[in-house]
Amino acid sequence: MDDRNLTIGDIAEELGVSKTTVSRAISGKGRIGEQTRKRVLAYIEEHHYSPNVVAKGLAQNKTFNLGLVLPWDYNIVELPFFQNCMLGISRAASSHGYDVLISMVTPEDITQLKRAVTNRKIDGAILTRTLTDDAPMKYLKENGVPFVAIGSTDDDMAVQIDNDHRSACRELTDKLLERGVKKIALIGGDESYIVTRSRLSGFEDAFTGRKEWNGTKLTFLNIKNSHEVDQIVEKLLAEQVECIVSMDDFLCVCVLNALQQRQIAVPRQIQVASFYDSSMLKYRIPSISSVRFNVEELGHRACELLLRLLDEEEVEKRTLLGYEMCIKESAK
Amino acid sequence: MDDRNLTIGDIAEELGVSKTTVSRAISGKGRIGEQTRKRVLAYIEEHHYSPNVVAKGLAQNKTFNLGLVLPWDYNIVELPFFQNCMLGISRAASSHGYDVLISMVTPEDITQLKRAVTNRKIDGAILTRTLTDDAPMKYLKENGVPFVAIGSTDDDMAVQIDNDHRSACRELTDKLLERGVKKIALIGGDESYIVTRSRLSGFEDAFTGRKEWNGTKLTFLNIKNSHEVDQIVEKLLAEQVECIVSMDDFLCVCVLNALQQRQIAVPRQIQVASFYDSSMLKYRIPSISSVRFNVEELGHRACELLLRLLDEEEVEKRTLLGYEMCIKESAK
DNA sequence: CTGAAAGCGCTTACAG
DNA sequence: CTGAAAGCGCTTACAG
Repeated sequence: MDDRNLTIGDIAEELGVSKTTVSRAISGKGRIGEQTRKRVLAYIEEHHYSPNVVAKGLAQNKTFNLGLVLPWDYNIVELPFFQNCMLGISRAASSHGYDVLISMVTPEDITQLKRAVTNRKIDGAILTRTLTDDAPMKYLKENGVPFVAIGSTDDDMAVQIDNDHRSACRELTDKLLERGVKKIALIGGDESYIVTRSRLSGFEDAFTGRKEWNGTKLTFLNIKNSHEVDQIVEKLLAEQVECIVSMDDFLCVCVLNALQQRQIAVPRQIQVASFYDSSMLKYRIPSISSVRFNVEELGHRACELLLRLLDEEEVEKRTLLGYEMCIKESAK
Repeated sequence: MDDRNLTIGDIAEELGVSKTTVSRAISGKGRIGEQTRKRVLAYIEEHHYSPNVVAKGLAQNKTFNLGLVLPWDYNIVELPFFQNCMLGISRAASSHGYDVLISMVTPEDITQLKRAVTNRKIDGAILTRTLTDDAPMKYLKENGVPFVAIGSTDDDMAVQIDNDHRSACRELTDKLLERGVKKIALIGGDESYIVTRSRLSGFEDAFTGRKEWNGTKLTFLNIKNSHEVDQIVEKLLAEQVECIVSMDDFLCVCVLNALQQRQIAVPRQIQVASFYDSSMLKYRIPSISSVRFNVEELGHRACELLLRLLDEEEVEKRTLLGYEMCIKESAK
């Protein structure tokens, strides 16, 4: 209960050994007699001693904290992606004796991250999104802070981990084309998100393999709001498009609303698919065909990469994780 | 750039003063000559010195970290509530020189929180949800860790802050009754969430004031999944209920789906309202009438309460924040 | 195998 | 107004 203030010195005194010895018993480093080690450990166990990690950190020039960089611009905070990611990271960190400190940033304002770094509160960082020309990434590099990026980046020196969005989108598109879709449209968001580009590439990959395919494909990027989606849907209906693929759930919901307002039935009159599967779509009827990623796993793996980096291990620069195709009612 | 390793000792030596003096110039505590203070501050400014907060913390027996306790049981992690809350907390903490460390817990497993406490990584904590018989709360109390609870609790000694769910729900229900609804149903989730109880009370408050009201009200609590909602909706339709009020967005989505499947039009054939307004409902058509809370503000205020608590200030035990009624198309 | 001592980068009585 | 010294709770060469 109040053993919380027990120190290594108290234990040393109580046991008639030196602090050095106690420290060694705990850390397991350095030579120490089997007997003494056991005695110390027994005492510690009995009195619920637990070391002051901050003091340990000061001595070792470490903090045992990992910085988690989260974006909060526009509505992005609300995406379940970040929470699931955080869960994976937090669990991995925990199991290695690390804690997670958060820094919320926008492309324009990375002061929280800067504070964490200049205050020496973190040993390394995890970025949960990558932009082309990423401010947090740049800052971390300049200041020599080890980090791993969730998402992809052109920077070959950065350790990065991501789901294979490109393949995922190729496969999803492939599925649709196989079913004989002849007119297909893609709607996507901000092009400065690298994930947008990857998904676009995957979409296009699906066509490059099919010389015989003679349909129509339409692409709309940088879509910002539901109003824009609405106008696009209007256009697509006029063109008798058979399937609308959205790059994320927000866009997909907008598409579904636009269709619902016009009383267009899914999938009977038009098919719909999404490249991401979150709670926004989860309980929709009809259920929406999409690609699913194990985000918690992604966070977990990212964290372990960072931990290995901190241990000065050699680490693969690029990791690609899989995905799961979820073909449901809205398009099959 | 690499001024990051500058210490108070370096500065003292460079300026020919003692470390004590430098420390005083920085902290502003203790008597110090105006001249020397300026000299030190100028040097610091020029060389971008920033103190090692960990060392400072060790000396002062503080960490300048706040623990943020987040639940991750069932699908709760995905609720945007927690992210918005986190944003508010993080910004408030930041502006006071504190950082936020996360602990993810379930009612059964609070090891992450325990670690943060026994490792002395945090000065205090913020709970982002309250349960009846709350394990994290109990733990924090037993260990003398200052905390504030977002949400309400019976424990009168705990500092708590919450939106006024009860009034909000009374007002929403009132609005509906005023419009002449004669058959109204309430659907709610887990009763061990205190917020569920508050909302229920508010719902019932709306009736206690109306002796003349002679309609029917139905209540369903502890609803766990969409299947259960579906069955209830079936029942409610048979009873010709005029309005279904859901205690949260997840339930509301379930209700909407159940209605959509049966081709029942909202609001023409039945009205629908929700007690919470998140991204799950945001882009729905028809737009859903609900109560809206400023969650970022809630987090912000919670954090400032905790900070005042850490400064040993007297703090109001209970703070109730307002809400906003959003009457839209689904019920008016 | 064990310990005295210096050190991590700060703060803070205490003395002058 | 300023500084020498002890202290926060640990680690780690160095010496024995």
